[in-house]
Amino acid sequence: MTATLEPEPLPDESSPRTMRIGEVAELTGTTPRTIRYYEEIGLLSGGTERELGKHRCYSQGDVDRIKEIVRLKDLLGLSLEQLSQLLEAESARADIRREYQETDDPERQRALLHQSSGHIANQLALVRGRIAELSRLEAELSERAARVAEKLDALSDS
Amino acid sequence: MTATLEPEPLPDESSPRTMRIGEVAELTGTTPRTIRYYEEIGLLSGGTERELGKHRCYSQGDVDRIKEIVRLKDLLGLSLEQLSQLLEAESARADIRREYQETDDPERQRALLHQSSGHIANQLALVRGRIAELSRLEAELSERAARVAEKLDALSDS
DNA sequence: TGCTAAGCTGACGTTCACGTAAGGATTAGT
DNA sequence: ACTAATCCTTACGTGAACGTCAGCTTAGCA
Repeated sequence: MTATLEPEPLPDESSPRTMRIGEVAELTGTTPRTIRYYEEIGLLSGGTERELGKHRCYSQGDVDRIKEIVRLKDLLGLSLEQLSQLLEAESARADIRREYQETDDPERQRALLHQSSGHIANQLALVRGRIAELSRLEAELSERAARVAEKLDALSDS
Repeated sequence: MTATLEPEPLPDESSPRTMRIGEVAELTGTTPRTIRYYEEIGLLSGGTERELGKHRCYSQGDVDRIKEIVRLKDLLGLSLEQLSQLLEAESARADIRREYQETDDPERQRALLHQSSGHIANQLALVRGRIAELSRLEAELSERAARVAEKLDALSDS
């Protein structure tokens, strides 16, 4: 049962960069300003080289990446700078995938995969930590709820 | 197995309001300014009536409440206004507990407990929702990690 | 009673994450 | 080629959540 290479639909590399900023904004639940701002602070690649003044154009992969940024931001409550740190991963990922596709050197491929794995591990650690904290909070709240319910019972019995 | 009334150490009502703002700030990992600000926007009761210009003084219960505010803020990423809404609960809780202690009317007690229960339920719903979202995120990240690991295996086998 | 540390009340400053408006350029459709 | 819609850059505005500074008062102690 050896893993077949690339059975996946190649999510984004293949999709053409044909969307403009307004469309992307709608698809991601943001605004053009927000997308430009993310680019401004280095969270987004900037649509790869583009002559100053011309329109930005995006691919489906870009949309996915923005969605994930928003998600992480909302769920983890990170600042955009912290996200930038964490997603040194994501912004590198596009490049990594591209280089991965293009190189034939297995040693290099291994290195790239290893790097990717590390990035994902970072995110996982953060998410799991957060889940753990929230679980503790939930337990505490549950106990409080139980306490109150108990008292209510006591009142009903009397 | 009827529940005894008030077996708990009566967390705060009994503790004297003897701490000043600096100490409270350290204990809660905040600053005096932050605490004053929270009071300003109505998140904190304001140390109950206090002659203008005199020092604020706090109890251990206040410290606990502030700690919880910070915790909810950080963990859920809520704005202070949202927290204010959610903690209409907490700020009311002190009053509720006091009134609960003082009244002998079982009907009133039942009402107060019921109210308290509702507040806690709100918080629980929020926390659980957040945990669910984060769990989905974790699952997705895990799968990604697995994919990458799989590819690494494939490379090693070759 | 006098000293000093800490606190008090304004009031203005700051950072983040965008919103908004101005004035001009680009692009898709006819 | 023309037009309307969208986009571009630049720049200033905004709300939240405090930081910071000034000038003065209070509280605890010798």
